Amino acid sequence: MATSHTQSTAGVRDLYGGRRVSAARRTIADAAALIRGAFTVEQLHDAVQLSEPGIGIATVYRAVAAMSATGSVAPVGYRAGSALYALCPGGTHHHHLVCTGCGSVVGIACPVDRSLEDAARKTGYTVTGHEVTLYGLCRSCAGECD
Amino acid sequence: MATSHTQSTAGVRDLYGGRRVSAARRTIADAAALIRGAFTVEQLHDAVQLSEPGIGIATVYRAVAAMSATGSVAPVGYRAGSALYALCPGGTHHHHLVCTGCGSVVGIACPVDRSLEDAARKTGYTVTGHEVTLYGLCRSCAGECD
DNA sequence: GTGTTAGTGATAATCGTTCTCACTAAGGAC
DNA sequence: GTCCTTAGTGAGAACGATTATCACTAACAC
Ligand SMILES: [Mn+2]
Ligand SMILES: [Mn+2]
Ligand SMILES: [Zn+2]
Ligand SMILES: [Zn+2]
Repeated sequence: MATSHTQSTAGVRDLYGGRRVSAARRTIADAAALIRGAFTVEQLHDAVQLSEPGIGIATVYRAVAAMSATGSVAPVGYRAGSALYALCPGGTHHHHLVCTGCGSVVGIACPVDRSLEDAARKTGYTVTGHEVTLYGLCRSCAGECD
Repeated sequence: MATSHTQSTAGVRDLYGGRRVSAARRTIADAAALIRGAFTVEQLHDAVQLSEPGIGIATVYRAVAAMSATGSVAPVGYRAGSALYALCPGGTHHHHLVCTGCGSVVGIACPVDRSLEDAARKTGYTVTGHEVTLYGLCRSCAGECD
């Protein structure tokens, strides 16, 4: 049995909001934390298999949906037809810059400020939400030279 | 034959870049212009059928891909599992505010400024692109009262 | 401890999108 | 205008990510 979870039980509880925390969901949360970057559900499922074979991919889909609902996982775009997600424990509003080379992710400040919403309001619209994602290259993916 | 195209041939040429412009692509461009808001490929296909039955949905997918490649059509999110697009003839860099009620779309200024990219650069990342979409309600979808 | 029911895993189903292929016609060369 | 090349077309099959189904198990409120 490969049951050494890096997250405390209380920490995992937070990730899933008030929902039940099963052994599978603990393993899935641990695997997501180890990836530490953008992942598809299939990639996360593969990572999960390494420590706990037998966990079904439907369970990974459900765990990602549950963590998305609480905001502890955020969608960060699409890659080759699959949705990309990243673990996002921080509580404050922010967005993500994703390395298109390796999938690493850093948080960025929200650029949607009052003035933009005011401009939108002038056209008669009420702004209820927004999506912002930046793409780029991390230091190691950008350069030959270092 | 319902062959009264609102777009000039030259205008349609621009939409498709240097590519060949068939009768089907003229009809598709006209239908997209009439929708004047966000649409799924299936919705656009339905609209096309009204004036020219027989145009296959694969042809609509290909036309949307061609217009996306030239920037005359922009992706503006997802609705119920399908990609949303909007006609976007303007040449300057901007983003979109989509009414979640009726699908109407207005352009908005890009909020990703130098300072945000500088902050990203400080973390070691080079920014190569970004996606920004705002969601909200247009005047008629927002209020009972008017 | 018990009971309720959310979560699980295998599998099938869904469905948006892409591919295949034989055919047609756009448009450049002359 | 005619010819040629080949991009575009339409029908249908194929693909594949995601979701639904269902009998079973276990989380956790009491
Ligand atoms: Mn984050
Ligand atoms: Mn636009
Ligand atoms: Zn990288
Ligand atoms: Zn509206």
